[in-house]
Amino acid sequence: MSPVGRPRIFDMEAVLEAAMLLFWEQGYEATSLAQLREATGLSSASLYGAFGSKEGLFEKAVEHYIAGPGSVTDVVADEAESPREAIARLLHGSINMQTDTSHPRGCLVALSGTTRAPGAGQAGARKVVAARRAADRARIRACIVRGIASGELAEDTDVDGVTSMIHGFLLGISTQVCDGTSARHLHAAADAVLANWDAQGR
Amino acid sequence: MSPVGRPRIFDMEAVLEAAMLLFWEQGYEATSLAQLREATGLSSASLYGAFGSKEGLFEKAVEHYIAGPGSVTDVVADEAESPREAIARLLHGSINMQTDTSHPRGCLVALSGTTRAPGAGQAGARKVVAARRAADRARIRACIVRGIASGELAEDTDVDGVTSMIHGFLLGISTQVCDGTSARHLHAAADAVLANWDAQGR
DNA sequence: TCAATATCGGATCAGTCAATCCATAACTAG
DNA sequence: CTAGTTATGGATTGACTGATCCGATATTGA
Repeated sequence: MSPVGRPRIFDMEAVLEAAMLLFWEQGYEATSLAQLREATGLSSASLYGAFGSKEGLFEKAVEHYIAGPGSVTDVVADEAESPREAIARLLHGSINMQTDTSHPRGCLVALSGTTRAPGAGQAGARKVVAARRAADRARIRACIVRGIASGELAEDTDVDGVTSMIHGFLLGISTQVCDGTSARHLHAAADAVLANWDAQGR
Repeated sequence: MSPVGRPRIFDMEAVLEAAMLLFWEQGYEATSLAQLREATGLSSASLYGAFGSKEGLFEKAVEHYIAGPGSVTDVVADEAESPREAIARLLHGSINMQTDTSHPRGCLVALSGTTRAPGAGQAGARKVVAARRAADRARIRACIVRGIASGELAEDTDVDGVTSMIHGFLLGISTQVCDGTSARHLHAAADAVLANWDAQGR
């Protein structure tokens, strides 16, 4: 169990937190190693020794995000909640998290990796966030399937259509938050989306 | 009227089209001057003589986008259409444009400038697209106000809430298209959003 | 024909990029 | 103790970044 060699002296959690905040604020591309070094207090050698590359550090930072602030979307997979309640918590919880001023605005996963530059490292960074978006989408879809099974939604509900509506609105929250749309208006919008859910149910 | 000095020999439209496609595909940051030179066939001197900076070129390329593919959102300001029809055309038209395989996926305006790096040029580039997003949002809002005035929507409709719902979904289309969501599912989602519009009306 | 003006291609600039190297330090296993 | 392994700080790498400079060229107005 005890590792061979000189042990790490830096706090992995603190480093990932600092890197996450930087990537969140500026995006993968715009964040330089020099900034990451300053924010984490580590040297290039330590950074590359621990993460292998800028892309590797981004991956770990995204995992840290998903386990932290990004975990607000996990409620949608909670089968103890009714499907409607799960979607409601997903939307309102995401709005609350993204408008929280104690960290950068919007969602790291929603805003990263939406361009397709030919660069080497960028492809990997894009894959990490795209995978999380796909996972969120799949969980929303499963929630809607549950809603049909439980009778909350009509039998003939277009599953992928409603999924795209919910997921599309969820993704759009990030850009709106970036542009300064208030939490109040977004919560009202989420309620409007949920009213739609109710309308589908009869 | 006739300008003094050696006249330009390059085709401004063709250059803006090439630059637009590159920025659209890769984003502002990830697109290098070397790529822009190759795509446009111009030298650095010509590029800087005509546009002043990479940021200036981006601004003109965005204007070219807005006048071209991006003009699909203009229908929402067409007062000859009923508000509901205007929103319907806005959403379905945007989906058709963004999933058109003859150009990069998604919307240049929706996907650019959502991060806040401290770089000099980036701030200006961000402003251009943010201004367009704000304009789109204002036009959607005006359309909803019209809908209330015409009786399509209830008197007590939450204007900013419905605006955020429509605009949020519109912005979310781009990320979904980037991730490969099919046009069929997105059109179904747009119909679901519009069903919500109808529900608000009674 | 002769300034004045502006664009052209191509070379070039200082600065920054992500990544690597090296000598040293700190640990474990035998 | 020694040998092997890994982390650390700091200097350094070649490649690329956006931007500028230069001499040559093409046009207008006098």
